[in-house]
Amino acid sequence: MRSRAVCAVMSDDELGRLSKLTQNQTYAPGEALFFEGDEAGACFIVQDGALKLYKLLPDGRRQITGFLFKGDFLGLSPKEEYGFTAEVLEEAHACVLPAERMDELIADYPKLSNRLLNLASMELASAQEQMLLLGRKTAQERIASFLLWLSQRAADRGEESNPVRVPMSRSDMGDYLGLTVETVSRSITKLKTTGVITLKEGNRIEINDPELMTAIAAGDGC
Amino acid sequence: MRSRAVCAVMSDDELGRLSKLTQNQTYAPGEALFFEGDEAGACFIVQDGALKLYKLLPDGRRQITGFLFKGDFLGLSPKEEYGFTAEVLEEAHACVLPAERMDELIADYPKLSNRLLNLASMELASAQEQMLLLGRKTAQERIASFLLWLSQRAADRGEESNPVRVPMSRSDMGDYLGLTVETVSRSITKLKTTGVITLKEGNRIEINDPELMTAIAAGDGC
DNA sequence: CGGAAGATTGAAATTACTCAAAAGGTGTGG
DNA sequence: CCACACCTTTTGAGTAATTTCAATCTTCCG
Repeated sequence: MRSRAVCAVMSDDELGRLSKLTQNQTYAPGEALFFEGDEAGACFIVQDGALKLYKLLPDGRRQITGFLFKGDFLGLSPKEEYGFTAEVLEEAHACVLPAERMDELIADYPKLSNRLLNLASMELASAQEQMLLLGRKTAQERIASFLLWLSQRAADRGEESNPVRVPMSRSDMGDYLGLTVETVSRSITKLKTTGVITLKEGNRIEINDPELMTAIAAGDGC
Repeated sequence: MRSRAVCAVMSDDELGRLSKLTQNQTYAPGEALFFEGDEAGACFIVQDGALKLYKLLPDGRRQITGFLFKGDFLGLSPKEEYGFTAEVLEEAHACVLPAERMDELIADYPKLSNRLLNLASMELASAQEQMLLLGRKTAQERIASFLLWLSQRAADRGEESNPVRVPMSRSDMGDYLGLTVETVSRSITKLKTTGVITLKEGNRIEINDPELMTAIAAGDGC
């Protein structure tokens, strides 16, 4: 139950109290924790599994705004409604913090507020990084950036980072990177052909030359 | 000195104390408050004027991640270094909060931390909106979305919202919307030709049909 | 008024998209 | 265990939106 990411600042005592306020839930792949537009009634701490967050345009175009893993926090909303849908990618467990409880909790534990501010600040920085990717990088650069990010996040969670497991479909990657499925596939094929990466068993990808990969991701590649 | 956006939660007493911890600065157009990679030494509250925030790729490609106006807050960084450059668009006044003072302040006024969390949460939501724009909208839709946003922000500050003043260059708009200057210009010309907007004196743009404009922005336009 | 920067317009090139089909994987049921 | 259906991924060919390169026009200051 203890989350490195959110609860690192809390004492065991505080954690004990926290656990009384929350309930654990299990979510199956394809299931939604909540939908864009739903009343923002709770926050969540991801215990394990993987989620995708996305927004839709009226005609169905989709933008995935983030992938979440073990330890990640979600659900804070500046409005009364959630601004995105949270859907399960791989079976997930999450603890649910009803909004009213969040308020009590924050009132009682000022440190928690600081911690959440810190997390929000990190998310904001990566959102800006993603804007740079979406606004100014080529397809090739986007794919390279994404695979490196995935690898880094796996490392942060203490999981194998190279080869890195890629739990999302090409379609999800496309909707995250502002590309079509076909372009994602072609870009990956090109990286494979040039020997920068190798596709492995079990949806894993080996980054053969991390330095070159980093250079490609930054547009310094060729 | 009193900022609606950041300081709304503080009492006059607290504001008095705050003013002792800060200093006011004036910045000229083109000047930078700080550069990407600089040590993150201070936070800022924009008193008036306009700023742009941007990130660069090694080869000079630029992504503007935000425009800031009166009342906006900036400078929180999850790392030791700023993640972007903050440059002045129109002469600005800002009050500067050295990082050490920020820590004291947050320790003394827990409400401030909550307020900052709330602001960060709003920024995060608009960052996600921007990802949708950059990843999935056409040039036309991006321009329409941007002009509506600009108009809304002006309204929030109590300024004239229609016609709306556009204080940034076509080049800045392009780097914010992930487009080239030429595409920005052509898209605006098209909106002008179809009668949805009218270009006015003093870099102002009139939105003749806000409903249609909103439809265009959402991709429901035609 | 003159010069420089910014904005617009035109034509050609390119990247990524669309449409289409084949190949590869996975799970179910015979 | 194989056959089939379904879904994802890959590959191919043609198209379209946006970029690039180039030139002209406008605006803004000194």
